[in-house]
Amino acid sequence: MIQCEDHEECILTAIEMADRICSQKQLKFTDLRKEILKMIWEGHGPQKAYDLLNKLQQTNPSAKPATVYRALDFLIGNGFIHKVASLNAFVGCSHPLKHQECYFLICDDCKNISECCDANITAAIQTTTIENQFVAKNTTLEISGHCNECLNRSE
Amino acid sequence: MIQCEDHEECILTAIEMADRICSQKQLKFTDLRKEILKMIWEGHGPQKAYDLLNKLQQTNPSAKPATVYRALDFLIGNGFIHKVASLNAFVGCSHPLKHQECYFLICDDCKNISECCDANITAAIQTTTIENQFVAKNTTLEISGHCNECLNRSE
DNA sequence: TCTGGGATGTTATATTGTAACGTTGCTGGC
DNA sequence: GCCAGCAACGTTACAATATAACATCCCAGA
Repeated sequence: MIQCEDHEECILTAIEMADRICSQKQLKFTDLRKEILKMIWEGHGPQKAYDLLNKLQQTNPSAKPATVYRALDFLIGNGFIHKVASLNAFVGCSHPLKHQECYFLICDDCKNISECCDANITAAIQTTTIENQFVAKNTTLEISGHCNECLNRSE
Repeated sequence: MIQCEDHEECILTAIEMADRICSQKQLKFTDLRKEILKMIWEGHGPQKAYDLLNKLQQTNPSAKPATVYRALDFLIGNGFIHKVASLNAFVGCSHPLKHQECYFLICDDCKNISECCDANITAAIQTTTIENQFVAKNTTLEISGHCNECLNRSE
């Protein structure tokens, strides 16, 4: 679960942030893109492309896969969401401007996901890439397992 | 690229290691499973399931997707290969017994992949999971970018 | 007003992966 | 030896994920 006190609040914050960043960078934050981003945040966890498509079709019956994937490409490209490769799903990014250093803890039980940023991991990865003379562009770090709540619940 | 001096040699080594481990663990290393593992190693890079299927059908025309995916499941489950989630592809694992601590450097240019194991990264990840009271079962760390050879070539 | 390019619409298809059920063949107990 | 049980494999069908290719729309700037 993306941690938040008040989820309505955090959706709004995320949308506003995206709005502001798009204005600054002169990107077109169209209604469609905004709606997809909102749906992803509202989902409160990893969202699948075809689930988003189904929801979108409720208000926009002519939506097609490409409609969704194009919006997702825009949102990923500009740091507003992450693709979770191990789940083929998409989650909102809570700090688009520091988007590169996000890692995920994915609970296999409750399917919630937490975004975590950790300078030590980033540093360790950087050390390794330098040792290997490798220039990293993108890092996918997804840790699956069991969150504390689910562990407590099952005891 | 999985690093090796002599690739014929390293394929054989990998197959033999798998054979030995299967004997020890009383697992059935059938011809089919062996052939898929061999094909993955021969590919010398990430292999796609349907490419493996096509190759397999050359000697076994009745092979179906399930044929390949079942063999892949076995090989992954027992540590002989990794699934590279960000590519939907599969690579051989060169140390099945320490299978959990592998990370990948994936070159976007030449598509080669190196398996790297780094205790510092493992430690940093462990620290983070403990801080988050999370019990990790599986870690996916895939770093894409540009390898040294491709960088030199393009200069 | 025109026009170029980005966003979207639309059709079709490619790619990746799984469910479900039948068949085969080995193995261990009788 | 026989056969019950089970794992591996065969087979059919389909689900889920993603992209290509081309048409149309629409708006900002010349």
